[in-house]
Amino acid sequence: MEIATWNVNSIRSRQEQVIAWLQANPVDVLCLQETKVIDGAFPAAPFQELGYHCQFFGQKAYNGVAILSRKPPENAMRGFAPLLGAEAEDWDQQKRVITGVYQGVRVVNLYVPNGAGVGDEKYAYKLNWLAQLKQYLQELLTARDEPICLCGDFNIAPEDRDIYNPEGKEGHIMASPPERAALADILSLGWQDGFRKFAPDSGHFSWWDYRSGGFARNRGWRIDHIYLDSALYDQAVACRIDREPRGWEKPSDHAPVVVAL
DNA sequence: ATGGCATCTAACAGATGA
Repeated sequence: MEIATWNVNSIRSRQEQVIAWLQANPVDVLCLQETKVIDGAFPAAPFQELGYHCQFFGQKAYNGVAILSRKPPENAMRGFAPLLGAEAEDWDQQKRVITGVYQGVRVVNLYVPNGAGVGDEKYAYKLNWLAQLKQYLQELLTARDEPICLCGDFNIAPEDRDIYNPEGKEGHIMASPPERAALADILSLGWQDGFRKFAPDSGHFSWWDYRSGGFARNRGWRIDHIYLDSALYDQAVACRIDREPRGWEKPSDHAPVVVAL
């Protein structure tokens, strides 16, 4: 079974590229972030023609997540509220969480807030959102029937080896110690980095800035992740970042990450 | 250091992203 994650930076702008990528990489599950479209306008038909089921949780202009899958999901949920209750509904105004059980695996697709800059109002929102996520995952673990895979755009480089030039990044968004601590705290509930099972060295990135030739100069960050619980981690046979679509015309600024179980 | 690039919108300038 293959599970992939890809921040597409607008599904309507990237629809043809996602189709082309799926034709070459017929993964079982593809988690998408930054779909940037309301549910009524999600372009589901071309993916259905390819044989993929679609579930999505979107909004106008910003954020938005979706899961494409060869088999239909069981127990799909959108947002935090299904597990955290009505008091979490404010957190669901931004569409950043969607999950379902696919071929026996609970896949949680996440678009973690960017955070703007350290100290910004949005930075506080990011840290508080991660605290909500921890509560949500604790609820999920309590009710768990299946192994759990967390994947998505985390907007956090967990370690210095995940940044092209890590020196002096303590105060940088995506690398600050509080962000890294919040992520580590969540992972301590029982998840490990699928990519790092196979590639311990630096120089592997999933996002490159559009500006200043970030991709051509390989000035990247590894901020898109697939986290596996211990059972899935043991089952993982490969995990790769596919840089190819980042080199296409009009690309997303993120590359897909794929794990094989 | 700054800005650079891309996408979106009751758009054509401003917000957001990371």
